[in-house]
Amino acid sequence: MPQTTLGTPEDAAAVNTLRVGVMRLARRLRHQRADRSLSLAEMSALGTLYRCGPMTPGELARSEHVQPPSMTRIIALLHERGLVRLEPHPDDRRQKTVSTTDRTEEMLAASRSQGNAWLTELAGGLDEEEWALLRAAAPVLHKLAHQ
Amino acid sequence: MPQTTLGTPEDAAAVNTLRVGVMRLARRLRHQRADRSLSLAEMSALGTLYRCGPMTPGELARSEHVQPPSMTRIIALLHERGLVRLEPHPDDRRQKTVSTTDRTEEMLAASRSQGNAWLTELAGGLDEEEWALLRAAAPVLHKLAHQ
DNA sequence: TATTGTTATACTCTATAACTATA
DNA sequence: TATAGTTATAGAGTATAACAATA
Repeated sequence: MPQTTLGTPEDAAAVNTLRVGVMRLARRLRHQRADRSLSLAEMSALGTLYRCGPMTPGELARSEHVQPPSMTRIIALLHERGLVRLEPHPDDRRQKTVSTTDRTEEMLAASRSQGNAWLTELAGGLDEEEWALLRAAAPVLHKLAHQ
Repeated sequence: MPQTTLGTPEDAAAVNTLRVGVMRLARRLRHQRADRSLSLAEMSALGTLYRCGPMTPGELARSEHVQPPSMTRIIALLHERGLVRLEPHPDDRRQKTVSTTDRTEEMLAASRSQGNAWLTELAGGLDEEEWALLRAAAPVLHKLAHQ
């Protein structure tokens, strides 16, 4: 089991630097988002649905840490825009299955590429050595965020 | 002038990995915040005031990308809690000077240490080599976020 | 009787418009 | 007449409570 101790003052300083950098960069990235016609919560739900596959409204609400009535609203708007498909649940007639559509993928791809373009330009201000360090650490940051 | 090109497919993949990791980690960190009695906007304004020093309500509104009436509300609440001091502006009687108090620093320190503790525990799940990579990249990420 | 999802309603946060005081 | 800040009011977005349908 990979477990690190992180006891030194250098470790503590790095954790703090990492936290501040992540929060600020995320805030700036959020301001960059492409399609202003969808709220953050709507975009996020759509992304989860795309990553994790079809699920019921209740499951999606739990995934997004949102209450069921809020998810009802979000799904209604996404459905209206043709960004999700709703189908009856195979086993339980109370539930539904929410899934993505072709337009979802286009939409998310556009959003991703806009964020990446902005970040690429920002990273262009680093020198070669700095970028090499950050590039090497990117997969670790991703793993950290998802564990 | 340090400028990198970032043209390779590996660069593009790293940018995307970085973006996803940063966004997700920031979202999880936000859920971790200590004092739930202050909103995100209130915490952020307080942090800016602490980092940048005393300023007028208008300056603070511009810094936070918020409209003046919203800042009026935020400042009123912070003042009520003893987290900011309000003083007449030396030159212009229309303006005020907003500054931090002793309680501000305590408050921000508590918030920082809670975030760091959570992140330290999470980073404990990495192995030594991964943590070494991330620790080395932390100052670069910070620089990127602030440039 | 418990669970899934929806409707009704209230609260929080933010914005725009109108106003007051000062420059 | 222009500017700094406030008050009044409206619009998102989310939550809790009450309800309908199904298990």
